[in-house]
Amino acid sequence: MPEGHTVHRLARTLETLFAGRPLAVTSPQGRFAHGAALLDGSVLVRAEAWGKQLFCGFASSGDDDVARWLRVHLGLYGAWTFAGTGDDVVHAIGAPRRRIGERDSVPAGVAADAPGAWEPPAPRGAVRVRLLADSAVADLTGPTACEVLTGAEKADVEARLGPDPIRPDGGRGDLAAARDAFVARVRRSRVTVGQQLMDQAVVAGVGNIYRAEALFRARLDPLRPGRDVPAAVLAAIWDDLVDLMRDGAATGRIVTTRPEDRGAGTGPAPGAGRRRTRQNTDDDTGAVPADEAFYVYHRDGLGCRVCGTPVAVADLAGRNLFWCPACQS
DNA sequence: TGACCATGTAGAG
DNA sequence: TCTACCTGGTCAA
Repeated sequence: MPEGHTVHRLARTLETLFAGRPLAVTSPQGRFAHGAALLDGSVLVRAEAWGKQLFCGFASSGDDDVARWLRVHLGLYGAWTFAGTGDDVVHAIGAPRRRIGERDSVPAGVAADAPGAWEPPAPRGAVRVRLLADSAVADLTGPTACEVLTGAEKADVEARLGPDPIRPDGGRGDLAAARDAFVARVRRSRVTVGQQLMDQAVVAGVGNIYRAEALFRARLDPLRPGRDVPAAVLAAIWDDLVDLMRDGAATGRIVTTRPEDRGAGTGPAPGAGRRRTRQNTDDDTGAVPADEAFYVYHRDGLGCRVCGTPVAVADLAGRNLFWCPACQS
């Protein structure tokens, strides 16, 4: 269940593991058999992300020009899991998944991932796509979208996306232009700013967590019409998203709370943990405990970390919206 | 065992 | 605004 930071991380991981060599591409589940056949044996040239869209560029063997793009959108449930030799291949990215081949118990005398004897583990679950190289394998399950595109078709997809705070140029040439585009787009409409932040044509890569947290950090009422939000407030939200989401892409975790707002007094109250946010964490660095990472997301009924008012939740366009009615009014 | 849930999107009406 | 769809983890019965 990824937001944009997860997809950027995925692109990096896929490049690290697979770029520059021919891959065996299969569809163990069968639902992507045709697309897999188109890509099988070609070379992954690069992988990139724009918002929540992942693009993997493939070239014919011995060629550097991308001939076909694999477009993947994980949706709510999609995930990649990885296995192989080497230090890079220890995690799953996306919805919570056990690693490929992970077992409840390892047979005695069998060393996991023993160098020199690596065999790809059997696909686990409904694997739409498997990418296999000499020493690494990646399995994709549950994507909302998985298709092979031409360069022109990829451009069409990108043309419908708003600026992406994680891309170095924001997807608009430079970050200042990207910020301007975001501000102008939000102020063009009377649709609530809470809804617009989830619109991938307004800003690409923001999901329910970054929406709730960015609005709280700006102390902005999610139900305020976009056209009524001052440009300076929107510009500050963009800048904040750049910081938060790039940090998320670097660490694999979303942490939005400032140190002074964590810990005793405002922290987990009754009911905390009844609904854990199953954030993908690679291997946890132990930096910020999961129940202190957010201001409002999944904290409905708990006291606001800043003012103590119970955090509210409501349905907005079919998604749960979390906010502090006192701080954000 | 089965209902419910989730960081999402697309298409119909 | 609604429904369908993709999957698997969690929890109640």
